[in-house]
Amino acid sequence: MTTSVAEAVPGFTCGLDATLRVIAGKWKPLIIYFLIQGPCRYGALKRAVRGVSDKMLIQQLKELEADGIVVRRDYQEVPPRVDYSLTPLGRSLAQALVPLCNWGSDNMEAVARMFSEREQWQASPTGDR
Amino acid sequence: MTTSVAEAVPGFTCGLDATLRVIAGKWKPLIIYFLIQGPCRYGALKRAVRGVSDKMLIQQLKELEADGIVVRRDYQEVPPRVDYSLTPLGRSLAQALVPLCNWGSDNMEAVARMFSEREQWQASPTGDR
DNA sequence: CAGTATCCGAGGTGATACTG
DNA sequence: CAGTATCACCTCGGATACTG
Repeated sequence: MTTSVAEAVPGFTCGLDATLRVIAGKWKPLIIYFLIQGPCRYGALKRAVRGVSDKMLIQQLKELEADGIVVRRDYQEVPPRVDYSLTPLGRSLAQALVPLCNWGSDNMEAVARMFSEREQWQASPTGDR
Repeated sequence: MTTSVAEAVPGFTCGLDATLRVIAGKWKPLIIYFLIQGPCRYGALKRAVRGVSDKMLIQQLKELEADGIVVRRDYQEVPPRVDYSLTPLGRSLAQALVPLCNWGSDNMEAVARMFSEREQWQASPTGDR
């Protein structure tokens, strides 16, 4: 029943589904959201998105670039100087992320509690408390 | 590597980070978003979130329940009758998902194109169109 | 500074079979 | 109908080492 574009495509059941494919990946939303602030050099981005490795950062950045969300600008300098920024499409996506961010801020304590309760700190058996 | 508290505790760098932990999982955003429409029986939910397996659906539902996002109501009937609905917290989260859904709808063709280009359609062998 | 290359393990995910 | 249980894959992501 190929009724709509949503059906014809690899499985977009709705707009949300489509969006999720673009922001799929542990770090993408964080990257996109941080870039709202404007162009950012690789190093600064890496520091901003804490915990991300070079491999992951580059990988996700490349995918975002391929998807038309970010733009990589290489200044062709020595030492290397590169920065990343959002495309108009990326900016609109970032804006859509704002409510999510606000929700997290508003409910951060509740969320933190969920996780500490659910995982019970995974109490390591051998002498950790 | 010693698990630092910052690692163990949701060391949320921002609200978005917190939110992402709640909706982490391939199906959760779809589940939450679908439940905006109101309480939904297990079977109906499974049909709505297309492609999800029992195992995944139940698993994610349980996590969402533990996180206070959804409520499971068991009618104690035979045959079994269970439905799931959003808590107030869940409803607020679902609302935060709306812009994301709209973004996907607005840009669905662009997104579809990205993926078809990137993956070359993964082959859809016979009898479509 | 801004990457690239490779190895490796965890666990997320799916397929299948079974149950009250 | 609404799950539960088990197996197996396989991708995602982390650690490490190297480069222009």
